[in-house]
Amino acid sequence: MNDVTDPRPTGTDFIRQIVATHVREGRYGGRVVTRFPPEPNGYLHIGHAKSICLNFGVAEEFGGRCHLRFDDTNPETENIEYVRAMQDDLRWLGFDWGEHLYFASDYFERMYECAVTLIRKGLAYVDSSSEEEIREARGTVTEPGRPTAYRDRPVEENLDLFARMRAGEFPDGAHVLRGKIDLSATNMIMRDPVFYRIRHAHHYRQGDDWCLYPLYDYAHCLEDAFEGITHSLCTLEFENNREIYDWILDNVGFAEPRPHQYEFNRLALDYTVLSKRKLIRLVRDGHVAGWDDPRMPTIAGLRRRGVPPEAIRLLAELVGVAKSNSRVDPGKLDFAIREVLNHEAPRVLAVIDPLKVVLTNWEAGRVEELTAPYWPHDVPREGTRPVPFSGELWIERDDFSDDPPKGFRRLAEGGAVRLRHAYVIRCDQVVRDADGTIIELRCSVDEGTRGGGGGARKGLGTIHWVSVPHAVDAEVRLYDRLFVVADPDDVPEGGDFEVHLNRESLPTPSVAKVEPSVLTDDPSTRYQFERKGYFWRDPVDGLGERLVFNRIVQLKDTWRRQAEGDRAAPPAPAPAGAAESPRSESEDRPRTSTERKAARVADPDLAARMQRYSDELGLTPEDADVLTGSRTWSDFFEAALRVHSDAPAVASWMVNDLRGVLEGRELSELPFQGKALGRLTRMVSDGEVSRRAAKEVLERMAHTGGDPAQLVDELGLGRVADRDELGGVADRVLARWSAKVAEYHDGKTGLLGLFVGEIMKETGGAADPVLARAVLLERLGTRGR
RNA sequence: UGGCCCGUCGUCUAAUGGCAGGACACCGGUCUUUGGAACCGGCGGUGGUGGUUCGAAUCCACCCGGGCCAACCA
Repeated sequence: MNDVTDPRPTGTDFIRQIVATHVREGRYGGRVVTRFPPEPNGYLHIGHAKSICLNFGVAEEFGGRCHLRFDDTNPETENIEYVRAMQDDLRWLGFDWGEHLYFASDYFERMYECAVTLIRKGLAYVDSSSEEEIREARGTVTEPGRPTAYRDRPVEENLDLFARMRAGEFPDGAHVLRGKIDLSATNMIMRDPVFYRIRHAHHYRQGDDWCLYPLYDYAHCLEDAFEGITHSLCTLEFENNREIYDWILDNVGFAEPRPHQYEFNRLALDYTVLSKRKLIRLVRDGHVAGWDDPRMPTIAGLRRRGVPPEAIRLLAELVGVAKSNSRVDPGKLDFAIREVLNHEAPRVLAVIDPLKVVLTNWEAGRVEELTAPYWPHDVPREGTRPVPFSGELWIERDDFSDDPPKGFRRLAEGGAVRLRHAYVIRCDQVVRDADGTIIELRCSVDEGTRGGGGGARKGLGTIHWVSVPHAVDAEVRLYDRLFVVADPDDVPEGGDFEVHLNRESLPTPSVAKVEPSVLTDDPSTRYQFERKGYFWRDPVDGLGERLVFNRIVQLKDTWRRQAEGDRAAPPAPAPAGAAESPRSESEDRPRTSTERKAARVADPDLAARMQRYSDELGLTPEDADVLTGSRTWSDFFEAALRVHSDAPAVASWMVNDLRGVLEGRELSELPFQGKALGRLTRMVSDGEVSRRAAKEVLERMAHTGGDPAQLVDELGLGRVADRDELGGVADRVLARWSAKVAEYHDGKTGLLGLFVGEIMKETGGAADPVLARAVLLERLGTRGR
């Protein structure tokens, strides 16, 4: 009996599912080309890292490639320093774009030619209005825009003006090139967007060759098309921009398969800001020491702090890719860092807040060299270093307590503790100064306790230490989070995110005592200071004579926790006169109740039908509403009704099922008509097919059209309602899923759905589900195990 | 206020009409010369209301909540 064990698929994100589908269907001849398109006007941050991992990751997984393209279309904010720094960070993160390094500014000539094409087609015009006039004429979300005085300029004039704009005949702002699209579009972006503006500015790469610069919406899609990008991945705030992306590529004349844009959620991390604007302010206002300040969420900052690139890639994997606006707990980054470093970092002893211990029974001047392994028993790596032990030691101040709380496993007066890699000591006496501050502990060592043989000492705590005469002084920087609230952007109106800055994020310098072995190590070593956290030498301030360690992340500390309590067809250019109100996307398929209501107000016949549908035909008000939102829908419904008069049933099929198979098409684009739906619903009512089988037929009809009865035959979906036949199927299913049957009998009755589903699959959807269910219940009920 | 997008454990994310699963966090335990790691166990979720269906997180309607859009930024 082949029992089935959970063959449930493991999920991949929606972007990869789309790409996988395209590859499988050969959409781009199997090619996958993505791109990472930063604007060189700041530093890359961890939010970019997610996008980088997605773009390069998808390309690699599907055997494609990912381009690095600097989107340098704005001469006023971009410069070469940022270009260099970004490439540096990208390489450090572990990504390679090979020979595919591009600059948007290198495409200026081709973009210009595309604009000329649009002007010739009457799809773009030179507007000589002022910036304010254009803004004002654009309207608002509730009011349509109005044409400016230049919207109907003749093509020849536009061509001439545009050429002179390029030639530098006009000052900044004198003219602008706009798409001639739709001033009453509900999508504000489609209200004649500006494509080009005049800027007499020096471009860091193109010099003074241009004084005409393209804007994002115009430029980006063309850059993608020029490079043969297949999947243009960007963040959710560009969803509204997809319509212009498609408009431009279609109208310039890029035929399918051309690039398409897909949007995913950007990374937002709690307790930081991840917007270039705000990051720039932190730097400019001096709240941080620079782009690479270890507290910064920039790649440069994380890198300087000591975070390994693998950890950032792991974080990207952990947070996933979806479309919900989400905020990630920084604890997830901490976890990723520890996860990587646990298997990488050698352990070393360092005391951060030292307290002296004098061993009273250790011979003066005696030094013992201990051999200590770099990694704990559970990390499969080898290596040791010598650690000197003497009669004077530094231990951590909080490893001693005057008044030990319950469960305290460290040192207390009269108590014992194990020194890591060394001996057990007992505290005999506490030495205080005049203020009562503890300045020294006098302890005795138990020389018999060295090494692993501390049988009698179980239950004892272990603390870290450093020999006083051998200790190396080092500055340790214990950075704290930059902001004091989870969402620094959440400020009252008129407020500023900087009010949430953590004034104590910069550590007060402290001198730590570190074991001497670190002096001979590679200065880029990332250590774990046992019991304290992961550290490495600051690559800017701490590589010379001076030892400066940055704390990368703390260790988990359950004791402290406990102790402290606890996502088009080109529309014809709109007429010069503006409409009364913003025009809806589709007259054919009104989506909202507001649109449907408006349709009925405009068409009294529809209103009358609404009335009749609910009063005479017995439809629910909701169904009547949906079916009278447009003539198309209503006519379709009435056509179906002439074939099959069960109005509520036909209505239900239209409202609940037909919409699902449209896949973005209009009703008029379906390869079948109302009559066909009427025939299908009649077959269901007559019991010739199960409802479920009918849904499959409907889906087929939506793709290829065809006669329902014929399709039922072809697909073998004639209803199976034979009790014996279903019984046989049920037996096979239950046998195959014996483990689940056992769970069912243990009370997991939700599994009945699984069994019914299996019978439906086995019969290709032809079984009568009601009967199947009954047959199953019979068997499950009488054959309890 | 109009359009578009999104609502699943505290957080991030699967389930594509058929078993609500994973990760982080949290709690408990085992082990431990790191109060680390590892291992075992636990807690905890489909925004609401109706509808369609044998069966709804998933499809439909309405409501609620959140995000984006009225730059000559990207």
